[in-house]
Amino acid sequence: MIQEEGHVKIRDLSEKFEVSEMTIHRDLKLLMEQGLVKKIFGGVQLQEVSNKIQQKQCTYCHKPISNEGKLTYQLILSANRIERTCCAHCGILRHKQLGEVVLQALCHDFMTNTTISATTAWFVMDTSLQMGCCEPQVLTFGNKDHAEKFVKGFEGTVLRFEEAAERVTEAMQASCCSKQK
Amino acid sequence: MIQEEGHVKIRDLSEKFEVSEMTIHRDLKLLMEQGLVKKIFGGVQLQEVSNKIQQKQCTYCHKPISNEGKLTYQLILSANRIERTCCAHCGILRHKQLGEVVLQALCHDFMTNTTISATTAWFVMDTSLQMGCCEPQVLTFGNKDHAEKFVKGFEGTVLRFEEAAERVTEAMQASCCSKQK
DNA sequence: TCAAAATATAACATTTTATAACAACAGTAT
DNA sequence: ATACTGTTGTTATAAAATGTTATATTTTGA
Repeated sequence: MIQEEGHVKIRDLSEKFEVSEMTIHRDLKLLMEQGLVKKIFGGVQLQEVSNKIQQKQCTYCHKPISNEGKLTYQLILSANRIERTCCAHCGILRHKQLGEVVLQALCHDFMTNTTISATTAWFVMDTSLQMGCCEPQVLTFGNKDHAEKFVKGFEGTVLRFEEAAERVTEAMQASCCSKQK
Repeated sequence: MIQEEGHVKIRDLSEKFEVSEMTIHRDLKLLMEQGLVKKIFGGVQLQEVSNKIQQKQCTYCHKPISNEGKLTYQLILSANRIERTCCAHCGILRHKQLGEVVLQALCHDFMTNTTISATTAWFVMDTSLQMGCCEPQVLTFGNKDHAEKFVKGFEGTVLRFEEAAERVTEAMQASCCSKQK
């Protein structure tokens, strides 16, 4: 409903789902904390378009994003929203978190800095070259050949989007005391 | 209303939105503080805007935009907003994303650097000349003849705006694992 | 220049919406 | 069965928005 209208009243949601307004408030709070919607007095609306306020922080880890930002990852969402993360590590996690709201994802070829689509990119993990952004590190490449040549020199594994996503998620959920969630 | 007329009376706004004039005054005060409108005795008018804030980053992929910016694409939006992308690739995607908000779109002829309208420009894709900005690359030409001569030497396909938009969107939404959404 | 009319502002009252604290309830593990 | 957990609804209270009235300011026209 919010997606379609751009703005909905708490009362409408309450009637629609046949629950109290209190419940709606509570549920919206979660969406708000995820940064998906914005509560205004009397309703909810989609989070502001970020075209003026240049995002200077990673949406996921909140680290400042450097200006050249070769490592950054951009998420193009519905309703003209754009999010930006410091690197593919945070980008992939946020991407998975948002799910279908993500219309497109952009990243940059590590060698040429060409902007490419993340879903078709090649991801390199476990390499010896440490960029020092996030752990586990994920580098992005526009073509397989480059990624493989890179790995030849700097070691690591070449992965597709889904594989990389799985690896990162797994690594982040691992617990210190080996008992998985 | 203010946008369209350039000048509106408080009373009209009050009747239009079915609230008291006091509320209109209060709400306009906020717009005024944001510098969007100017209150005059008996009404509001649009505030003149200075587009001094030159964007130095691509609105879409956030890559820094070089100063000569031969490849850049400009979107002229309502309410005197201007957005700038690094190249036609991002420009077209952002253009489609914003939809009707875009009043005009500018780009440059690849050979002469002449500023031209994007909607009437000729777009060249799949050429052998790699500028290294974004993938899939899109070059812009002011006239069909030039585009075709370019293609004769450097290969590629000459497209109109809509065709190019479709091609780029498709490429960006493609998934790595061949199962389309 | 001045008074009358029109419009704006300030202060307060009223209404609407949000939040916090608590109680009721269902499901789950012990 | 019992204690625990998490969700929901209810109530009271707080916060925000809106409307009303009285007063100030600006404009208009003689």
